Amino acid sequence: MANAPTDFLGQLATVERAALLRLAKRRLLRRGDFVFRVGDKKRGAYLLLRGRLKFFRVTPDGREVILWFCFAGEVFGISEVPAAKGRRVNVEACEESEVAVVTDAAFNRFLDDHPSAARLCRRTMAVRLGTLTNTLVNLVADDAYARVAKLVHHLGMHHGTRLNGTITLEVVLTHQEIADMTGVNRQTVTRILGDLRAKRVLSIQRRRIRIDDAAKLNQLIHSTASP
Amino acid sequence: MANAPTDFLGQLATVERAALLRLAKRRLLRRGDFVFRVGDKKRGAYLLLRGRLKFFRVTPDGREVILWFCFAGEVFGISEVPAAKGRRVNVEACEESEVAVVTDAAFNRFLDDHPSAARLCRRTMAVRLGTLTNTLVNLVADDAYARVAKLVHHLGMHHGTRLNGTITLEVVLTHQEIADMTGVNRQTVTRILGDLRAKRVLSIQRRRIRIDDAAKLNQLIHSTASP
DNA sequence: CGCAGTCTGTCGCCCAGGCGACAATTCGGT
DNA sequence: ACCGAATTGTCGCCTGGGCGACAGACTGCG
Repeated sequence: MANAPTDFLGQLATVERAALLRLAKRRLLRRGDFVFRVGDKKRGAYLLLRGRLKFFRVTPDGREVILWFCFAGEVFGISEVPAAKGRRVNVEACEESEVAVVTDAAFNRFLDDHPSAARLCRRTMAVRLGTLTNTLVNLVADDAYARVAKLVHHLGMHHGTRLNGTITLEVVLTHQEIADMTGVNRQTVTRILGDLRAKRVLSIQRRRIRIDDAAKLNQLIHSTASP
Repeated sequence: MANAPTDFLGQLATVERAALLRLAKRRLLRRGDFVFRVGDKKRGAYLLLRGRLKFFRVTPDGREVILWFCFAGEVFGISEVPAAKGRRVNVEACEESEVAVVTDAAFNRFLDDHPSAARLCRRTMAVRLGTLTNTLVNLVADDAYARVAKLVHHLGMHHGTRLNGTITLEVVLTHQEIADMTGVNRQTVTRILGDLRAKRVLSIQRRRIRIDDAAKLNQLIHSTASP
């Protein structure tokens, strides 16, 4: 699958990919394992070889804020800037996953030596910046309904499997997680999802969301919405 | 002033800075002029030599969402990924400013040839990513009061001038702009600022905010807040 | 130095949606 | 296959803060 422009490993030339992975140490994770947590001092750049990771923070009052999901091929961990304070997000495996770890020094040296990889890395960061900006704008501009609808739509477009007219999201999400991604509370998510289901826009089976009427979903979004 | 790690030009080695600027075309802007607008097809990387820029989007219902302010020395415009759709934010000069423009090709080539500059560029993007992440988390975790207080605090810490115990923000902000940065509405900003003033935490003169009691401000923030 | 246009302060109404409380389901681990 | 734990569905109450409407204060341009 031609995974979006965030698929760093996938876009890398074969030789370069091999060279980079040669510098890395592998690590296996089971669902629920953490790659690292807020405050961890351990540095290094990571590549997700397989599986799915959840990036989030926890607010002082215990609320989780999910920042994004990481899919196979993506780089992460390079944005942890002022090493002094340690990692600034939690990264947890949503399912059986495998990551490759490279030291910061090695990763930087690799990019120094492979300018095209460095460009790719910048592009990846740029994409993430753009996504984050969108999320932020939506957060202040849209109401709860539109935020949830947009999230589903977005996940469908970027991480969905198409099957004659319908799109099934690859990620398995609880209402609580949707709430944590949209800043809406859990009960409200349940209500909105219920409504969307009543409108025959989507259906849910075993915690998997399937978009049945992408057109109507899209239209719902663009009635009172932003790009 | 040792401006934060976002000061790309400032951190660059003297020779490199000169080399980069040699590739650039200058452009002067008066308050209110746009560097580019959403949808503009014109590409290129920009360096802010002097002045202050405001980055924002406008939602379909006309609400402005301010994403950040750009200070002298910063790079921008490199994050506009899928050139197809053109620029994704508006950039307007808050005051008399000067920018240097480099074509994408030239900028990328420059970074290819100067790995240390490329590292710096990544760091800059990482910082921005971190800032954006914080904003986002605050947006979902904090109430209006905390959001406004944090914004003032943040601007004070990063772009404030210290003068025996007080900190004056360098940026001149209207209540509407604070509203646009925090996702709170204008009247509420006025109310909160009024309260902060009544509490003797800050004072405002000619639209310039001065923090008189940073300690108390900080304490207000951390009573019901997030990092 | 005056005036038009912006910005600030203040009220009051009103509703989206947060929150607590359960009951009913559904998972997933052993 | 079973059982405890986690998730989903549903109510109703209650409040933070959005929004409209002005009046008064700046402010900066002509």
